Amino acid sequence: MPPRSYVSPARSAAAAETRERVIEAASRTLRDESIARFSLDTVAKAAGVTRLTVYNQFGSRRGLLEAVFDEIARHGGLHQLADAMTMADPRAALDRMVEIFCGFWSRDSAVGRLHDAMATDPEFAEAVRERNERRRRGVTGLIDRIAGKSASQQARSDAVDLIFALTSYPTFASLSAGRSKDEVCRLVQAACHAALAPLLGPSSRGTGEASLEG
Amino acid sequence: MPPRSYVSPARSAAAAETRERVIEAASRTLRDESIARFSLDTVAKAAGVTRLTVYNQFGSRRGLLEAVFDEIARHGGLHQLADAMTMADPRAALDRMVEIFCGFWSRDSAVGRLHDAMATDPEFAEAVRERNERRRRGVTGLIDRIAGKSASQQARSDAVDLIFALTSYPTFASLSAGRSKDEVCRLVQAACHAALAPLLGPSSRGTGEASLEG
DNA sequence: AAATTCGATATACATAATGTATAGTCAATC
DNA sequence: GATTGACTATACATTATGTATATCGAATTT
Repeated sequence: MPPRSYVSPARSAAAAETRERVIEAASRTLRDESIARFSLDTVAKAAGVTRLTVYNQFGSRRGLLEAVFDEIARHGGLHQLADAMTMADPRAALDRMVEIFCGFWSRDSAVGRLHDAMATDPEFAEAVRERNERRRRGVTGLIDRIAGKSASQQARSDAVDLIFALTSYPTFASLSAGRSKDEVCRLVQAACHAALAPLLGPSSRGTGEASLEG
Repeated sequence: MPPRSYVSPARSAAAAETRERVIEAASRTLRDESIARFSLDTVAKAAGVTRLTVYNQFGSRRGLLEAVFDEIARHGGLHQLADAMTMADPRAALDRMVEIFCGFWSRDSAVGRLHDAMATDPEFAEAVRERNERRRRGVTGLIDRIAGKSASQQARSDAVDLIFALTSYPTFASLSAGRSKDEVCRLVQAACHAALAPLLGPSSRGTGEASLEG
């Protein structure tokens, strides 16, 4: 006879709660320790569950890291990107986008450790890269709106890739030594403005907007 | 009685040769596999020695990685930096420096894997960071020569840190998707030019040198 | 009320990696 | 010929991920 299966509200609620507890414990561990010392044993103990429970919930270390990443993304303010992209002025939208990502990179120091984890787990790295592709698409869209009709495809790609690199986590982390989040933000915004200059055509050099000054 | 110790030319020569063989095997392994699959077992077998020999020569996994990094640095063309720094025109020196580093980052793909290793080994990361400080000092020296007297300390720091980030390996790797080494080099050079603009004072905007175009 | 299902636990095991310890091998040097 | 030093052989301790099996206990179904 077929087994009778059922869904239990109380069960799923409890499971969801432990899942949250594990993610929270994992985030805390990532914040406190380096990725080298991030073990499922540590996380499980910090969450007050068994290591096997972590496997039940996330399948693997990689699954846990992805869950943490998604949790941070949910609470990191990236939802504001939708509004930013619909702004009338694409340059203002770019500034806003830089601001949103600076806020995202700085909000939870665990994101840095997650980027470290990309080095040792190629599949996790791929997962993070896919999530970053949204940023690249966003930049591409804005560049297409900013670029004049005479701008070559080459110039567009250059601008997109430069701005993508400038708004990446490694760049943010590098510039964060001795700077507040807002200072980094202004610096990156200025660098992005400079990266737009070639899109405007040779005639519009030196209009001020292309300068690095905020 | 004290043990009579001696130095043996033949012995040290043979040891130096096996050391080279291990480093070579480690470089090859780093080129072929991800850092996650970089184990002393693999390297030892590839070099035709025992794992214990690796420990005898390098003390630890970290010691081996540092030896590989130094070996790559020796053959990576960084010695050209000395000449570049003494060029009369500091802007030309900066261009040359970007060129030298693009060559360095692209010469041996093992450098990418070594940067990955920074994530899991904090002490190795510190060692690599110290070696990168030479680049930062070089940039600082050039900026001081380029900056006008009116340039604020803030503006100098901004330019130094931006150029340091632009010439870093992560930026190079990010821009390398779909670009040749030379194309990346020209793009980074242009971005560095743009980063210099604020140093020249507000009056010299739009002189062309500050544009992103090569 | 009894049977069952599901999340979590307990325990054990396989595998791989770093690192340490000890004894042994063999050619180079004294 | 005795000894030294680089390398080997073997073994062991530790830590981590991941898998397998049996069990407990509470929520749900019949």
